[in-house]
Amino acid sequence: MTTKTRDPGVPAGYDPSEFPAFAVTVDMVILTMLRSRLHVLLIRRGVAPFKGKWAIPGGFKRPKETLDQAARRELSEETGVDSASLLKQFGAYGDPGRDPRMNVVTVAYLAVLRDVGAVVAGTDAAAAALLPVSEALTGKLDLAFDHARIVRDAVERVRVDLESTGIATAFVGPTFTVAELRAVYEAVWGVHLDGANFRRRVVTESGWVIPTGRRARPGVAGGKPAELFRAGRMWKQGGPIRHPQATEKGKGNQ
Amino acid sequence: MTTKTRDPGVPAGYDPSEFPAFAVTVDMVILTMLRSRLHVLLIRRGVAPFKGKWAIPGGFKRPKETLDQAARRELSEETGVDSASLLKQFGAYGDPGRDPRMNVVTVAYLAVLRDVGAVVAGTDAAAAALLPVSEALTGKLDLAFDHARIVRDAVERVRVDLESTGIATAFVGPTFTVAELRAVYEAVWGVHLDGANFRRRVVTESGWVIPTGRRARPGVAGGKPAELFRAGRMWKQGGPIRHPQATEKGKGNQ
DNA sequence: CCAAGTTCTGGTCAGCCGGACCATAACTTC
DNA sequence: GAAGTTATGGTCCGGCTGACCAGAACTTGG
Repeated sequence: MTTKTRDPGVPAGYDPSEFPAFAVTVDMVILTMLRSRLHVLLIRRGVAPFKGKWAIPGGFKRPKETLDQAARRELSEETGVDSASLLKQFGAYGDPGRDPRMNVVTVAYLAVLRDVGAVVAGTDAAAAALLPVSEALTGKLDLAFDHARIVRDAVERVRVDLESTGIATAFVGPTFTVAELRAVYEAVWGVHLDGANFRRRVVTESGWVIPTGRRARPGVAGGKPAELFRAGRMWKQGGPIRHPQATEKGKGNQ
Repeated sequence: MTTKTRDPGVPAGYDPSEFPAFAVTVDMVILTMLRSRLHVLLIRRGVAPFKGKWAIPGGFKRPKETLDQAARRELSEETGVDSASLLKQFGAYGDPGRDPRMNVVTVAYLAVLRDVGAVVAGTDAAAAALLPVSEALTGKLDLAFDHARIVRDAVERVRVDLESTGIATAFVGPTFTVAELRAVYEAVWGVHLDGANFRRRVVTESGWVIPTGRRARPGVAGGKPAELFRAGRMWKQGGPIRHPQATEKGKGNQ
């Protein structure tokens, strides 16, 4: 809604100049899995303010596009990836002074991608990098603007969504092993899950994963080659795995 | 983030006039329980555009306040209720043309209140009303702007949050009966829950509800007077009740 | 080629939880 | 006092979950 119906200070005359003007931007937290750890795509700023600091990619919303379209356009411009379905809006940030230059409200999007590494390497390597989220969350990196908070909120969102949506499959490739999928849960939640039970939960009931008949090559440590699966339709409606703490005895006390 | 680091069109010179200007508003979906049905607070617009149509309350964000503060201020101005903790941001909306007058991006907040009825009656009765969300969702009401979509998203958010947060207690008063609490779940989810099982789940494990020793007066139909409870600390970390469909056999097939 | 190590995969088993259901208590109105 | 209604406590059984074990299928190293 735009005008407060009952506010005497904003009557029928609509003079845009009477209303505070804001710049509206779209920022993206692009997450990916690298060496069994959650990483975030950051760009090193080349101009003031916050010159030299890390920041998440983003840009201005244009008047003729929706927020989702703006996010999709920016994602495409930044990484070359064009997939609208991966983008999920998760918050808006408009604290006064968050941008020292002017009044900016940003709408934050979350994208979970795979193989961002190649993309990042392709762009100006010095300007973009994948860094562990742990370093961003602990303040080791001190990001520009309020981006530390935005990244923190994004990661928290992923943690929650992992339980209730099929976002886990976005981290792995089009075909994957059960262990790879389990590694996603373990990395994001920071827990250990029993391999056999995880497999039973995911593979027994039909619809979650579909066997491809092929097998993956074992890692450097050897071991039995794992079956390769594709994601099934059930991931569209939620995830099969529940967070341990959430279901523990005592129902999550403390 | 504000400027795209690598965009040649937006260099170091920061001229605000170069960036598209938006008005930023804060809109609120205020939900409450009325006669065992979910209701939303709507205001009848007295000015164009959408004159005479229903809309959710809201107003402009000011440059010197945060989005949360703006929402809190608007909630206070609209209903007289001053409680920041009840407000939860759940989405931003910026489709071009959503406001025919100018470019407006709105940040939507959700508030679950009790006893809004008295507040509404106190204000200009003709301008504000509590209406069933079912009528807003089915298009019976056709709301102004894109408010139908915003209300729909808010209700969906409540449905999800009911399972994972303690939002259920916001619908009931400081003291309540188990049946009242169960009615919240039944109304929001549109399901029937077994009274005995619900009670066992909520009252057995300590921390969810705390007995007050007092008893409620039976309704017009009679019956045994119900125990009155207060909300326990466990609601801060989640809700004890799971959505039936989500836990049904077959894990939500269909 | 054999042994040791690692990972994958299937199986068992006990305990807990959830839904269905019943019985009784405590109030109402008629 | 009888009938109706709601609240509250209890039982019971199927199914799911977590813990655990064992064998299969690969690796590397001797």
